[in-house]
Amino acid sequence: MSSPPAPIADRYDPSVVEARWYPEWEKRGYFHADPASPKKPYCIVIPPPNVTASLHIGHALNDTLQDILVRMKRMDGFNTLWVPGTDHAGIATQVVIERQLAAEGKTKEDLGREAFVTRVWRWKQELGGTIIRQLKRLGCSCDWSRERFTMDPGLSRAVREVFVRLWEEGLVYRDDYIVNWCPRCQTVLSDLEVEREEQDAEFVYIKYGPLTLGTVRPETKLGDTGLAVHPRDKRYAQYVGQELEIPSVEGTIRMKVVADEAVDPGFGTGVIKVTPGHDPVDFEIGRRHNLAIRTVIGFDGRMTAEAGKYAGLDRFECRKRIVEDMKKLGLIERIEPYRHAVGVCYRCRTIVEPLVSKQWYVNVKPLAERAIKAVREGRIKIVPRAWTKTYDHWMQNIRPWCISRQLWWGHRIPAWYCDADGSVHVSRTDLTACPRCRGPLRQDPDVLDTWFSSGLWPFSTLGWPDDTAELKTFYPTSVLVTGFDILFFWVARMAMLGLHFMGDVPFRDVYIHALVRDAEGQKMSKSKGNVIDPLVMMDQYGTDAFRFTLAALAAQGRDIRLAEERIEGYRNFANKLWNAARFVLSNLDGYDPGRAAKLAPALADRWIASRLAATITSVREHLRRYRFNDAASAIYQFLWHELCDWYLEVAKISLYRPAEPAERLRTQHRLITVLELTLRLLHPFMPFITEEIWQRLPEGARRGESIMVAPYPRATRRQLDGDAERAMGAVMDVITAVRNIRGEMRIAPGVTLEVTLRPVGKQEALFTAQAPLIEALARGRLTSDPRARRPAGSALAVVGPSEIYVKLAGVVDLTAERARLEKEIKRAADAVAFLEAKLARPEFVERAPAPVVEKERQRLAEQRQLQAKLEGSLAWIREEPR
RNA sequence: GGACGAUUAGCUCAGUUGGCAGAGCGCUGGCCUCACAUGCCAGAGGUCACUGGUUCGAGUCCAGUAUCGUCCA
Repeated sequence: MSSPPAPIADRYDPSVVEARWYPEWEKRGYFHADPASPKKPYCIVIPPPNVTASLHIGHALNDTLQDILVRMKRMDGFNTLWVPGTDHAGIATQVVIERQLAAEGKTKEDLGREAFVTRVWRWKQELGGTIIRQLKRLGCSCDWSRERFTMDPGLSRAVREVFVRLWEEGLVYRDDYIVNWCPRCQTVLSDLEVEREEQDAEFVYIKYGPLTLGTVRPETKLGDTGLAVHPRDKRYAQYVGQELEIPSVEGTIRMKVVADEAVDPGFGTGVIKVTPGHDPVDFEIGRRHNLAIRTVIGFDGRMTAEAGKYAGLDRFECRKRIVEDMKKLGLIERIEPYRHAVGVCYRCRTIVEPLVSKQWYVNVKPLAERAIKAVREGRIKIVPRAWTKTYDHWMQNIRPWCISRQLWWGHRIPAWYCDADGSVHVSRTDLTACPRCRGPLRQDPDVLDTWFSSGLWPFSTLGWPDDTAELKTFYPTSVLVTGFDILFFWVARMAMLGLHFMGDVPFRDVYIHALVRDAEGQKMSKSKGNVIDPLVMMDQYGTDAFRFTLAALAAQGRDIRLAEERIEGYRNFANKLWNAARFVLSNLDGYDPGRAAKLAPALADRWIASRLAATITSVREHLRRYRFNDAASAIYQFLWHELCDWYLEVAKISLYRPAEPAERLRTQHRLITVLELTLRLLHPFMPFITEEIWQRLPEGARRGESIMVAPYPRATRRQLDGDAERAMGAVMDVITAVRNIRGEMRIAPGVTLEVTLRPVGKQEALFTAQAPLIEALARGRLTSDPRARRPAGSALAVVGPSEIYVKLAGVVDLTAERARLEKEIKRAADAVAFLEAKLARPEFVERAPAPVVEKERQRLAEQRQLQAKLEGSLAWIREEPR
């Protein structure tokens, strides 16, 4: 792997680097996990993207965060497994293929079920899994040898096993119930698959004999089998239990009035019509009061024969006609505009029709109890905690889960019906004849909800129902990383099914990240045209920059606003690193690691080492708490503003003009050591550039064959050097103070300033020792003397107890210095006033903790001193001759 | 209707245990200083949405109000 180090370009070009390293890592088997390894396990299962999907920004965020965790843990010595895979996505995939067929002028019925399914498989083989290639582009270090698909034989076996066991336990059952039906997709939807959309509608007040009631769905009146009022509603108490004669569009009908708690007496007139066949609430009321079910709208969304003269009409067309007819008959009291949320299909936005039909259900209530307990007892930890409440609330109010779907693509329900004796058989193996009467069998035509199979993902991917080494080693998995949009769809179901079938939680932590929106806070969608395509971003700015952006924006809030400028900013960061490395690598001639390690460090060396140790500690802590943005900015801050802005500048002095040869060697050593550690620290975030640079480091400066498998940096308290940080801080303050004077006075950077220091106490030795450093970075000629007199025509700055004079005579007009001083004086005076007021209050002095009071006293003394010095300076300048 | 969240610099957002309000971008001024102009140096910019309360002390805790957003019904 030792390609000769080509001359290093002054701009980082990600394209070459990214293309080189991924295949190399894969080839060397770094992604592969061994269940027999003695190391501690760390496992993540990927939230499987739809097999039809291509990488969008949400995936990119989700998978970047997982890769950061996995890479970090792998480096940190864990036996790390990231299981990748895809989901068969029942409706979505079927829709894709149906569209293809439509383009050929065919329907799936033309092909027949078997040919259709074959075609889907063929499509999956050829085109599905685009997203898998894209994940590799993103740098994801998944164990591809363990890639899974929810329709794989193994996972299908798990699905069947779970279905059969739940059936045997009485938790899976068939029931006639009101369901959400999509007339376009021709399938039932679970409650979660129905979304709400605000729409303008008409609230129609209809005369029902002596009563009046309001409805937004007049067409369902044909299916009414009762009227209901609230039991304590005095206005209507006299009608309860009566059967009323009601003139209607169908002639005179008779209808019973029932009293039910579900009626809101404050809504409309307080009377509702009960349509058990077409409304979930009415269905429940109907059950409680034994009302008949009349289905007047069919699966095609048209009125059925039950609708009499309206039969065959589209449901919305029928609504208009009925209102017209009722108007003619004088049955409409009034019509009000009304805005409400209607249920629509999450796939095609068609308005869902509640319909009664026979479907398969899972009674999830008993499973939910254990899943609630697991979170309450902390066996599953949800991060951020705020989501725990949402999870809990949903789980508490969980309803039976409708799992059958009228699709062809998916896991076929393993239930067979015998028409001869009417028996139902649920079986692990395919049945051909009725076990009871040997008669012919018919398999249930429906398939299972896709989430039924993804709910098993954490254990089905590891080989369940077999007792595999993978399950033993990696279950429960360590963390699940996902968006809150599938907290109920997926996370809750995995928790329930994992606890039920594995007897343990499926994951110890759940990290819920934000949704990515555009810069205006809009949800990205193709129709709005505001999508940021991750692949375009990676091409344009580099994968590392893109990944770092996502990590840096992943604060634990609710959404992320992504603007392209941010990515550009982090591309610059990658370039900064590249150039810092270029600087280090091009100054290594004569470097001898063995000899260098023995040299005692200078102040700046100790300072940067201490800062690095602090950074390492904080990055580790932030990652442990899934605070990706804080981890990213800690590295950013260190690398750019401490390493590059300060240490590299200091290093130039020792490299270019060493006072003695050892100084150069010592600096080379520190540069290479700090760079190497920083690369490792950054690797999980920016895998490509860090590997590229790391590989270019000289042999002795790195250990191992790849940064991917080098240890993740670790720091101890002992490596923190408070003395060095304080001393270096004072030196930096001096430099900044001189630069500030230069800037405010508009003195050109090329001009060398005459700087006189009057140090106090320990600062004398410090400033003397660091004089070359101060001179170089402040660009001045330094005189340091505790008894120094202020030179004529000079500006003043104060660092701690010491004073700094910068000679301005002949350089600049002193009026500028006057203005500068006035500004500084105001600042100091404000602080003094604030602190004096604070310390003057006896409550503060008496009740605040002593150290806090002491600190404030000290601050006041400092500010007073500063103010006095600045004022003295101003007076002094006034007396100066112009 | 219920629940949750947000409101901090021009913009996008951090701010952990209550103790000197931060970052990135943008802006202003000066610099092509031998790693980097995808750069360097310096600077300006804040009534922490509002009203009360608790506290010696509130961006942070409590109550309410307003606006926006999300989820559930």
